[in-house]
Amino acid sequence: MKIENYLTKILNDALTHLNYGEANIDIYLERPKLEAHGDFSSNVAMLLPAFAKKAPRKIAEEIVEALSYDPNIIEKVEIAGPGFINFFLGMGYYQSSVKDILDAGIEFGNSDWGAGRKIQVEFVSANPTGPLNVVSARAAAVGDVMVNLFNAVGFKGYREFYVNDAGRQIRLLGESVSARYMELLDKKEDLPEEGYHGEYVKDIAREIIEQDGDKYVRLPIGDRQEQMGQIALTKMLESQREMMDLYGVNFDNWYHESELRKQNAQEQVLQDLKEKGYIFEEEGAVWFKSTEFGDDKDRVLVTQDGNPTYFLIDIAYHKTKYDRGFEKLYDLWGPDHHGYIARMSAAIQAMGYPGDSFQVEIIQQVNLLRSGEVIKMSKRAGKIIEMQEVIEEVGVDAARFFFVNRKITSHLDFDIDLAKKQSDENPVYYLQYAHARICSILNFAHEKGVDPDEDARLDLLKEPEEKNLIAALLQLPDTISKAATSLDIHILPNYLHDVASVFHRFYHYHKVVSDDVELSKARLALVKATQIVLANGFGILGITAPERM
RNA sequence: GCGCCCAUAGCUCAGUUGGAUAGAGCAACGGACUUCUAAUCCGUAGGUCGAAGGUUCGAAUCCUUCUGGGCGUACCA
Repeated sequence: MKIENYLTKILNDALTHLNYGEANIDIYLERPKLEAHGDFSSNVAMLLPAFAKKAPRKIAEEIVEALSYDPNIIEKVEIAGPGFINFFLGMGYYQSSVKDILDAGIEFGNSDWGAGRKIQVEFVSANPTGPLNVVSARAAAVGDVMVNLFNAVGFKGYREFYVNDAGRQIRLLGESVSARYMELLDKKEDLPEEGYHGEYVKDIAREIIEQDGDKYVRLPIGDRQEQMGQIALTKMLESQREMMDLYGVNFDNWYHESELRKQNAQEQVLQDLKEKGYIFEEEGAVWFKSTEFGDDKDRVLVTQDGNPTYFLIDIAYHKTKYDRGFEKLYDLWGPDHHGYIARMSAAIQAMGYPGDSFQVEIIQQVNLLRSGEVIKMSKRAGKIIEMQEVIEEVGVDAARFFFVNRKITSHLDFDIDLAKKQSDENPVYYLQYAHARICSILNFAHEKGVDPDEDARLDLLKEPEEKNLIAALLQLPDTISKAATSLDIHILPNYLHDVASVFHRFYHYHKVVSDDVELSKARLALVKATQIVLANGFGILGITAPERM
């Protein structure tokens, strides 16, 4: 039985025994910040004065008097402050937990709460019209970790990248590349006003010349632009895939907008919404009554000149997600899209899907810092720091760690100098060092002929640093479930930092491998359990667990 | 104007249904290697939780107003 359940049960029994059961108090157990306040604390006595017509401390005394428990599990119970009941767990509980962790192994921390339900996270989905930027890097790390977390709590999580490979922007890309292509061949062709001006456009044009020479010059301009658009698209997509691969994010699916258009998927959506009465025409355009579902204003689905809007295609896209059997959809969008949430959510509901089956998380912006200064970026001037530059400079582990180590709703200051520092100023190494240290200990012990084994005398673990370490390890399952359900993914790296910290302290005060073989084995078991927790956590974060540093 | 995000130590940030003396890391200062990795550990210092009200036994946390910063408010994608 989980220790929290045990404590809740004995408290409930005591309340019943004292005839306080009818007050219907929800038992809430808290982990006190101070060690002097025990391992768990309950405030039940402070919730009862109105019902019992007694002072909270008096009630606490009654409850403690009425408690009946196993002294191996609970060492002592104290009343403190205004009426807190503090539980101090016995060492026996902690000792046996080490074996539980070793037995669970790579499964430790996981649960089957999600019951195998299919959920999807769509993220990055950057336009294939330019290199990935830093916000994409943040979104990629966050989305990847989210899916890992969902899988850890028993869902079947899918990663999807939506590829906007159709429509106006691809046309503009083709026109831009074509113009640069001609320019490089000393011919004249205007770069469209709203086209793409970045250096990478020239690079693509150059590559095309290297591959195919000047054969496109002879084509009519329209054909050339069209073909250049497709070539550029293929190249951009390829580089995005390589980038994600390098970054360790493996999408289960890259869904192409062009597929939707080929199938005329938007027609079905229009038909469906029309039948449900959410469509009207005005000034030659087709509108969706999104205001009926809380949007600020109604939205256009088909423009005056008869083209489907991006929004309409996007609705059709989201419909396919439900058609493909996903029960819950998460979209990770950039901060510039939050105005878009209300209309998409309205569309989901209009199509008859539950409003809470669709959830958008806004991944807030990233400020890149170098030498303590925010790097100003301007799309127009083509001064964008690309994801690739950052990854190459600071490395995958550091980048991913920095991106998930913060609340996703908060703006993120990414200090490039700090992230690439291979020193104690860099928090990534603090965690990884703990793991490397563990590997080193296990190797050392192995050379001495001592290995952790099944029959380690765990009852020899009695030191406070050992207790604190075990207590920290035991919080992995809760941390994972909490991170998964609240989407506060940053609590996982925070937690792992705690584990590393408690481990380093334990290491400092106690020799693991000593002449006392029995004690060495017990401590090796504890070290091994720590390794499991760190490695499982690193796995979810997608950072490596180095064996030496 | 309206909407969203943010404001906690010098810096970057935690702070779990409202709980006990608001915590880490870095930076600063002082210590600890004859040892399984000193990329570590220990200690000191550092705070009007942006401001003002309110709710109550109790507020960084909930409510209102205000200030300051970021972003958004397309028949673009």
